[in-house]
Amino acid sequence: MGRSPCCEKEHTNKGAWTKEEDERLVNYIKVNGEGCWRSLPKSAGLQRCGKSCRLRWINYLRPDLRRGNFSDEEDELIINLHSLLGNKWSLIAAKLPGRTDNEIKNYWNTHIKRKLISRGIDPQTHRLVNSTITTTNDNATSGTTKNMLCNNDNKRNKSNTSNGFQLMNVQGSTLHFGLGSNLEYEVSASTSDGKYYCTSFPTITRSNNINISERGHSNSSSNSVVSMEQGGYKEINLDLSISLPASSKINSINHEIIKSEEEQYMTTYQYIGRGTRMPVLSSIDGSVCLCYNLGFQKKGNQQCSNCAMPIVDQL
DNA sequence: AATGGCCCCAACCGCATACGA
DNA sequence: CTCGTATGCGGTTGGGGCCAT
Repeated sequence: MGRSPCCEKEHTNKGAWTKEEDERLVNYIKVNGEGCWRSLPKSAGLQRCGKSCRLRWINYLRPDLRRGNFSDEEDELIINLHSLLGNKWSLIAAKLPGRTDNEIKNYWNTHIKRKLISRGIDPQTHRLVNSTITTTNDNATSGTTKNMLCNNDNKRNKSNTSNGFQLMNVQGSTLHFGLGSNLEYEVSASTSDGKYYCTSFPTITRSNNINISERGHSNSSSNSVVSMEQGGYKEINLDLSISLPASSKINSINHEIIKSEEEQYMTTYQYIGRGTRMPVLSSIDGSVCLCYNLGFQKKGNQQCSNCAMPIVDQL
């Protein structure tokens, strides 16, 4: 047969813990250590279910808990991790020392949700509620390629403002892409089929007409969208995958090779919040390293062994 | 000062998975 | 392999505190 029941449902207290109960639990765990929650209440002289003891210890009594308000950095890290992991509170908590999944979950529901909504971002999808780019399927459109019409007045933004980027959702994971400080314009767009695309480059001033192709349907023979329209348009096909640093570089975000003086600008940033960004790739071959996001960042002047980028905690 | 509404968070509940007999 | 419990996780709730009226 299986194990015996974890606790007697009868004769157990419920509701808020008293100071005495807390002391009993702390003292018991100090002497005997964590674990064996089933037998703990009886051994510690507590009229509580083992499950309740575990929760009380993990969420409130553990000595390594970091009490107090969340910092801005923690806020942005939670948002960032949530965009990658979804409601996996325990995984998110694992990246925030001293914080519990319950605490983060509560904080998300009471603070961050509201914060994102005030930014015009859907907290579940991490996508902008209202797109800033209109699409038309006009006569010039061929195949599944769509022409995105950008209005110069309100669809392009100076990069040194915090308003000039779009929150991009790429196949279930959310990334924020925007411009480096030297870039003058940025463009991002979503298509009606739920796929999102973003591109940024300085030569777009020659035209407002940006050509964005759907992945796998471009005229190119490969999945990567590499065709180039007149006027210096660039197409970027975003297809995110994540791997551990030890693995080979991720090549699934494909960029057209930028030529001449534009090359130096070809840096993609991940935005963690509206005002903070960090580079997620450095090479023009489009390789992406998410080492920072996954908590593998190094300290000091070291470079990431995967992408060779100097580690930047925050720009 | 009293009251009602809202917010926050600790704790509970139910489910999924791990694990032991 | 099956069965039943232990554990862990995420969603939800309820009560205390705060604030506006």
